[in-house]
Amino acid sequence: MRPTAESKSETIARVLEDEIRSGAVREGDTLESENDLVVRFAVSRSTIRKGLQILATKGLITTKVGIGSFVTFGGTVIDSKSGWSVALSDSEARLQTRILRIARVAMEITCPYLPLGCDVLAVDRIRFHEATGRGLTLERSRMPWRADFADVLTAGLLDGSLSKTLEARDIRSHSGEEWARVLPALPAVEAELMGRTPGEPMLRLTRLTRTAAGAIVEYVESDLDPVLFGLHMAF
Amino acid sequence: MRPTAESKSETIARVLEDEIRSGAVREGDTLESENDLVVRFAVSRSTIRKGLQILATKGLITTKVGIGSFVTFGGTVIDSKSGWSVALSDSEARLQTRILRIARVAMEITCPYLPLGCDVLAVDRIRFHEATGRGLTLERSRMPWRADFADVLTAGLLDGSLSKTLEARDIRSHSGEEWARVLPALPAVEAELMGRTPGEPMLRLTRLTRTAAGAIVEYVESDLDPVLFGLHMAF
DNA sequence: TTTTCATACCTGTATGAACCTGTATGCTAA
DNA sequence: TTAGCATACAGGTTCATACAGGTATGAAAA
Repeated sequence: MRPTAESKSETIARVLEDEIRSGAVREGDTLESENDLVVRFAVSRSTIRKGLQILATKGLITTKVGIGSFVTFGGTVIDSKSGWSVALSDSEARLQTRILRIARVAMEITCPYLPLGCDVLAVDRIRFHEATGRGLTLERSRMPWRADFADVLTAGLLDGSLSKTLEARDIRSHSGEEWARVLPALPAVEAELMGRTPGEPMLRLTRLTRTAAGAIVEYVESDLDPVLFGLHMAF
Repeated sequence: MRPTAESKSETIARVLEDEIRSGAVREGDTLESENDLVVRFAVSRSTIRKGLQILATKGLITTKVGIGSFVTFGGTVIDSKSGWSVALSDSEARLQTRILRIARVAMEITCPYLPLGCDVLAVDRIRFHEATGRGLTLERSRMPWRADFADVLTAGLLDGSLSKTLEARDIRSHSGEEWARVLPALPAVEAELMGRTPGEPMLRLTRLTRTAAGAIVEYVESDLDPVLFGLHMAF
């Protein structure tokens, strides 16, 4: 499988693919011209063309003579940290985030790593459809309590981002695990929160991240709308 | 100096290994070219190559023709398991495999990579519960047709394994993608095949693997019993 | 206003040189 | 016999360069 050893053309293809999948370059957009890419990657044009060839083979772009290369991949990927990417199948859907609570609580979710009752920072968030107000994701993060979390309770997340908040405190995830399964029926409580009908199946994603020393950084349970969300991974 | 009875190639391997393990040369870095190493160690190229061979056998480097040798030590890359591992939550369950068909057909599954109607080898399999006979997974593999697939139609899979069958023909997966999503309702046809009730939600796993050149090796759609199967990944 | 055309920019293609690994062969010395 | 050396050639990767032909645009001409 893919070693870190890759040719320059493969590197270029991988970088561009990431940009396309992450939505930085959207479907229908024209890619930079080959000559621009030559400057950007500081390689020869033949190498750029080889990289584009790889993307074309994968069906991510099509190129037209005299015009340029177009992105022909429609999906969007949100949350493409390490591990799985959560892919939003409908790139039209505009999402907004609502924070349900940021609080210091006793751990109330059963999880094999953080014992019930232990002191945690809880961040519960919902992402919902801008137009309909329907909740599409429900995300519950639990982080072992630290003294420097105190001002998060009053000031909120840094730039609205949990990862930035952690990073500002020098908490860096080094490794982790992820599980995905089908939640057969959405419980009534969650359904109420999300504005959905109870009993629907959902895609449940669970993630545990650790520091290099092995200490737990974050435990997250996400319930995702099964119609709009899927998981994606390249290897 | 202690007489270690060490050949020149072993010395070279040891010195380079020290440099890698000490971090002087980091993962992903390219090693000096063989000709540079010839100058540095003042030995012939065959000796250098023997030394590199030792490192490659140890998994410390990988070499690519036309490019060079790369350090691949570091732990993160070694994970040769491609993609997700499918975890069976109930380890008690004994599974048996039934092959539904091995046939040369025109592509009939809609997939963004293999156009409808193209010539493929189709292998459909069901894994089912030994005791109850209930189908737990339904797996549909599609591989672009090759002339040397002909005897698969008569002789079946090598050792009952598709990967072995491909490997025997020198078809090796180099990279790929995987998707997972919730299939809201199991279609009646599949339910019939699997001996399940239609309309249940299932976990649908899709995987596409490619050769180093980007050609498609295999496209697989798997429907998994959502109660028994989950996905797991460590990163 | 419409047509034509020069121009700039784009992709497609081809070439040779330089450098890389893979492989084979014959020779020398311990 | 084996490790090592020297050499040669095949084939992949990258670079630098050149030229052919498609596309878009704005200026000039009809």
